[in-house]
Amino acid sequence: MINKYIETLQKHGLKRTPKRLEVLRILSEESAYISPQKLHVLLKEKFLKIGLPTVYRILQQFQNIGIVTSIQQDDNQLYYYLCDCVEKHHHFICRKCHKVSCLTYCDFDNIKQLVADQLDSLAETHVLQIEGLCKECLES
Amino acid sequence: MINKYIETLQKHGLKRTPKRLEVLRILSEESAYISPQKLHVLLKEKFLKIGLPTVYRILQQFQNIGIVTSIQQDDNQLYYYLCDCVEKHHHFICRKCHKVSCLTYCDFDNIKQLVADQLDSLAETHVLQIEGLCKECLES
DNA sequence: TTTATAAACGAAAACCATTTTCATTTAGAT
DNA sequence: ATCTAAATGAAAATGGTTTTCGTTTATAAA
Ligand SMILES: [Mn+2]
Ligand SMILES: [Mn+2]
Ligand SMILES: [Zn+2]
Ligand SMILES: [Zn+2]
Repeated sequence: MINKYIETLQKHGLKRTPKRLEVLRILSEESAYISPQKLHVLLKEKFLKIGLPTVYRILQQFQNIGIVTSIQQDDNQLYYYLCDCVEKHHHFICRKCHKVSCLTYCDFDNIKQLVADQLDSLAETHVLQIEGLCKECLES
Repeated sequence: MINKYIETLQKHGLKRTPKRLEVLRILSEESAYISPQKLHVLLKEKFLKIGLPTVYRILQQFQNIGIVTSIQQDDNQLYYYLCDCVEKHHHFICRKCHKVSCLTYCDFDNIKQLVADQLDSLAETHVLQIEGLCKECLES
């Protein structure tokens, strides 16, 4: 599954560097969203020298080529997670354990029509963030 | 219409201060979302002394009591706008002129059900941000 | 109207996530 | 092996937001 991401990297002219590969590995083993700071700590377990700017650069590049998504929490910080789905969909985020789950749902076509009808305007993009408690956190 | 907000202030134990009243006036005459910095500039036209912390404090308090809503744009900055609607709905935001328009639409009941069915999880909150071009900006 | 008190405020500094700069290193092509 | 643009680290800068703390003010009680 990592291979698919590596292809995407090369398709966008990004070199296959050890740091980038390790970021992919960490993110693919992580089911929760993660802060650049925490990712930096995890990367330092493998690399003696890795700067926070590199972490930020990699995450932004990955976001640009569509392999990670960012969310902004109430603490005014960015968090990132990896999503390998291709179809249009949204994510459910557990407010306790921060796990991210794909939800087969997107109502954008309907929204576009409503925006046209009600406001004579053109809806181009939308962001939907759904939060709550995941199955495990509900049970514990 | 400002009177309704003043009642809300007092209901939540917030004093009726000149700064707060002027923030309400500015926001109610503004159809676009606004940054704390720009609000600060506008407030300085009326008050010789007003600090940026006060602006931030007022906006946060207004958000807490539900008379303003904040959004975070791609520049990682917070913007605020006033919404006097009571029913559950969402907003359409013009990416060019930044005007905010209410949209009579909310699919949360459906989303809750899907989250329960697909993920055995409990959806508690949701944020939907719709962006595009408003009628005026489409025509110009 | 005066007084008391908690809330509100301004000024200054602190905070801290994120970005920029620039010199050095490295991946990948030739 | 050589070359070159991309990638990186270190350090500093940036800038939105928050904290601190001493002073002022709104508001209710006396
Ligand atoms: Mn997904
Ligand atoms: Mn509204
Ligand atoms: Zn959870
Ligand atoms: Zn517009």
